[in-house]
Amino acid sequence: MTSLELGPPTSRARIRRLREKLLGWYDTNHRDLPWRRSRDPYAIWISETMLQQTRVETVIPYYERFLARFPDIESLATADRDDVYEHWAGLGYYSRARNLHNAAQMMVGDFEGRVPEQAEDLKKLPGVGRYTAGAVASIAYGQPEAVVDGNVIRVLTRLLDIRSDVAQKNVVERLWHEAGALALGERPGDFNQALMELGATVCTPRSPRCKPTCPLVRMCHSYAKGDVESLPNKPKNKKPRPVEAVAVWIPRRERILTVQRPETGLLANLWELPGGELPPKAEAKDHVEQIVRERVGLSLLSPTYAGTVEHVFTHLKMQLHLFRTAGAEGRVRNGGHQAHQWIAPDRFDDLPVSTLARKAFELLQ
DNA sequence: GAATCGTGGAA
DNA sequence: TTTCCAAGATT
Repeated sequence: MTSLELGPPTSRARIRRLREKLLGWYDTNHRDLPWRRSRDPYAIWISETMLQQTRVETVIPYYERFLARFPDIESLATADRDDVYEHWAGLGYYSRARNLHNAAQMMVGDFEGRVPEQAEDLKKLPGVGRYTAGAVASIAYGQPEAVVDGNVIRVLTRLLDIRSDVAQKNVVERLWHEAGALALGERPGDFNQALMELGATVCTPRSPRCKPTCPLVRMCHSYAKGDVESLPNKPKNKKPRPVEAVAVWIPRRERILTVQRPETGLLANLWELPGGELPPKAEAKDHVEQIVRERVGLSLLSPTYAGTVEHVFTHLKMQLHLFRTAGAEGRVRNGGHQAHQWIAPDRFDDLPVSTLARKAFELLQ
């Protein structure tokens, strides 16, 4: 890779000018977000974790509920796992909930019950990577640490006209280096947030508001070239792989059977109606009885097809075929799930369940 | 480096 | 309908 492809170097004068413009813009234009009203490192850590790959508008209600229920490290560390998951259900990427819970316990055990101040220590916590460590260290503790997220990648590749594929490791390293140089100085937390805020509200993926809104438009190399929107240069996403599965409604004495998914993998630790994946090209009604027998050890009584719900995950496009039954014979046996529970249908909502499981329940109810 | 891991909003 | 994608971390 040549330096030409990497775009122009960043001079000290240019850095100073950029910092002043961006911080000035941020002071009068930043959004009033719940976590910006707090200086509590714990609250900032929770918000940064929730914001991973998740939109601000989606996070806000979850953040409010979570902080109300678990206001500090101690309350989170001592909470039941299902209680934590109930407050995460629907937000996605559930390993974040498990990691938060474990990290809170690690803070109690290894960090005197506090959120660590150093990025190096923060990264020892499960679920805290390079970005989150830099964000918490700079925003909560004023440390001169950089952040590079999707917003920063977009802003910096455009500003510096970096046209190389941002999936390449050395390109990302260059961006961390640039962001690191920029974060040095006063108010590193505000500056990092300003960079992200610009990406979120002005330097957007499509139809960026360069003129007259962007405070950096006169320093922006891709704008000067007249090609802002094609940056950043990133590889196309793969299409989700089609998958089919079955799930069944099994009543017994005014209750239905629910099972808890395994500790790891897709939708880990969440509850759902029993069922399982279909072999490729298989017909759901030909396999539903066998799948349920293997998974929970029950023989279904007159299963009837009730409908199909579709749900798209990042890498899966799932069709879930649903069946009602008159009940089932046998004793529940563990066939992969962690636990099972016969619950009243009107209490299904109290369990930590995924959006897919909710769709299935809604259709069958 | 590539896959895995959710969800819902926008164009 | 399709596509992209949003304050990433982990394996």
